[in-house]
Amino acid sequence: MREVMVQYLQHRLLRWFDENQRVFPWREARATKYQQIVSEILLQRTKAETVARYYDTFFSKYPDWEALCGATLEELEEVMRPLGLYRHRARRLYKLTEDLRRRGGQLPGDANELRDSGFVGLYVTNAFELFILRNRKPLLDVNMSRLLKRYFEPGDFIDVRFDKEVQELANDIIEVRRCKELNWAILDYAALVCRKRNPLCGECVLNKYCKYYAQSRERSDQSGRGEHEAG
DNA sequence: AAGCCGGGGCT
DNA sequence: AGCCCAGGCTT
Repeated sequence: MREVMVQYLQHRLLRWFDENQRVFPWREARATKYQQIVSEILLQRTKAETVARYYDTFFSKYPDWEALCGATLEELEEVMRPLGLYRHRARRLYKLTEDLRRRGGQLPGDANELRDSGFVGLYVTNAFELFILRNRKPLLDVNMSRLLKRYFEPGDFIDVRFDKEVQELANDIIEVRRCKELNWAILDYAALVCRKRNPLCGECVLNKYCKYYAQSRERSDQSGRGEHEAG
């Protein structure tokens, strides 16, 4: 049954993605490796739509690695202030430029090298592998975590970083040819349909097998009226 | 495992 | 006025 659910989710979300995907500049073919990596740092704990609005402000000021390497820490803080988390992000980007200078302008060759340079965590490392090295890796964030948790095993939410179950699910689910697209599909679907608040379970293309949907149906049946809480 | 960072958009 | 957001680091 687990395998049926996995294949159903992969198939349904890829099909949904082809019709309903969100359009972002960092996803387009003309986005450089530099833009792809830096964008992941801009996206941390920040709405994708917010980053999309801010995108040109940042990349017109720092169009490539060379421009970024010329920036001071104070400059970076100032530029990223409207985005929030600006001190952390500025420090991270600054460490990134230091790391680049050390290796003579070359990007890390593998994920271990990236982690060792000490300015990113698991999420950005996976993004680096997925987009730059073209390995099959999950963009496992709160959104993917919520979607997988609801679909496969609704229950208490644990921090993604300590939830081995969700990590294994995420690694299983992205084993498809269109791995990058499926990752984006999950993020988009979690943002638009499988939302944290008020998920649109009624029109969800996964609700045939979704455990969370089944549970909420039972609850609303027992309550007598058609009301159902989201949560 | 919990606290903290953070401005801005959405409800 | 409160909640939330493509995480990661410190305690």
